[in-house]
Amino acid sequence: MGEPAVQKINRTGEIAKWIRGEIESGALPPGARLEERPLSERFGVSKTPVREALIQLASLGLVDLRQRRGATVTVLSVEQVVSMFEVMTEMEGMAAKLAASRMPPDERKALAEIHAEAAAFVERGDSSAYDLANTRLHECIYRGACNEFLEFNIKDMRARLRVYRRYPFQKPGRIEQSHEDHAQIVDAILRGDGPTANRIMHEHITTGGRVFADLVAQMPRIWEQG
Amino acid sequence: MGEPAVQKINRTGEIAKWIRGEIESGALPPGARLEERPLSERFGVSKTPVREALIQLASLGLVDLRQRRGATVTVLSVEQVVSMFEVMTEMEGMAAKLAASRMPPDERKALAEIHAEAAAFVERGDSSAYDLANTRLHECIYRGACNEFLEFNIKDMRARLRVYRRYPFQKPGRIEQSHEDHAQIVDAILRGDGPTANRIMHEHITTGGRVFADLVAQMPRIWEQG
DNA sequence: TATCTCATTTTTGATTTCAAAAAAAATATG
DNA sequence: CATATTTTTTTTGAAATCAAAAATGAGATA
Repeated sequence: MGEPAVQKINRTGEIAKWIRGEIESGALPPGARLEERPLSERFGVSKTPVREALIQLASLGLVDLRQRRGATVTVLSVEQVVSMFEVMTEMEGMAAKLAASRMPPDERKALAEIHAEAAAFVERGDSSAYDLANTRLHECIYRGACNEFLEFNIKDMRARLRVYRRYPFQKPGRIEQSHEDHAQIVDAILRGDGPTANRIMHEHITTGGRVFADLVAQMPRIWEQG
Repeated sequence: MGEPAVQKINRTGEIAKWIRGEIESGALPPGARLEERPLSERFGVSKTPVREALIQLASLGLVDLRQRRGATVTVLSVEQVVSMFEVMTEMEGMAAKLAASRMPPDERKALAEIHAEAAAFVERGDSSAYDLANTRLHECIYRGACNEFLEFNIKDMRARLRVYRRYPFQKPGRIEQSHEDHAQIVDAILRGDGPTANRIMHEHITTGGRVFADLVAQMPRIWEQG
């Protein structure tokens, strides 16, 4: 556990994945410095693969790499978070719309099952279990859209925004609201009603965004702690 | 001219930009091998910054980097091109919709001017001049959407798809059709009619996509040449 | 002649080394 | 005592070097 599971082959890739995981989980918060030597010692490799991993993450926007200034975990401005969120909302709507017409029968069945399972978590008020089911349901829809590029990009955006929406189901009544939205979305998709699926999904994500806007407002405070 | 203009500072970044330009212009066609030593000799640097540049481009999806197999310019499958195009269409529509409500007055004026200028190129049948004006018009709309993330991503997708749509205005009547679409889009944006701007833009890009689908069908033939 | 095996060459992936820029610390100055 | 300046240390960026994997080519065998 202490030693990271870095394969002896493909060092840069494994290191990049590891650092990425720490950024997305919040273990490395926005603004955190990423020095080459400490990281290389931690992974038991030379600086080069670490540098290469940082370059990789920098071009994905997860890391900020300034000339001769070293690397830090990217700090998104409120404007950037809002603009990413806005695009994500549109893409989620698009995925729902496409899924309504393209999703194959077995995946439709799986979608209904995931939604049914989630009902139990709503009942119990188990927010972390619901969070997982929520992710599974949304990812099922991305996949159902039958567009690899769309699927990849939504997942990427979600991962990048995750740090900024750590507790999406804390607010009272939020789980219930989310589950009701899902019911309508799943229904529309199963009926093959793309426009409705699109509209409800759009509203669903926007509503989530409002909860999330409260977090954004607190951003400076949250980060000052680390 | 023969010597690339690589700054002595920030070698990796400059090299990445250079290679990227060659990929997007088509000078380095999909599938072309990118060996470290030849590139480093060409740029007059060691292998290290070249490797780093290739890693950067690989994480952007422009270059395919396989373990111990070296780098090649990414070859997008027909499915990948189609899925990227589908997402781009949606994003262009989104940009037009947002621009209709957000574009500031001076930019609206500029938009109308670009469109007016393009009329002359349509008259002359100057497809390369029209191509440039077309790009300017579309980029004006992205900017008008006031969403940095959206703007960046559309431009990125456009750049990546460029190789696959080398001659978008060759087909007879295509310039005229495009210009007429623009007239409607510009009008809707200036009127602040988001839904119409969205719808016409969506159709506009989809129509372009049909021309482009012919190219896609020829893809294997085009590449076999290089 | 075609194909398989083995040796050679090439190319990648990574460590070590080195130079230069930035950050930190120590010293001087008002 | 605070601030400015110089010196030292640290850290990045790149080159040179090295090891190992893959590609290439030569020779043997059917």
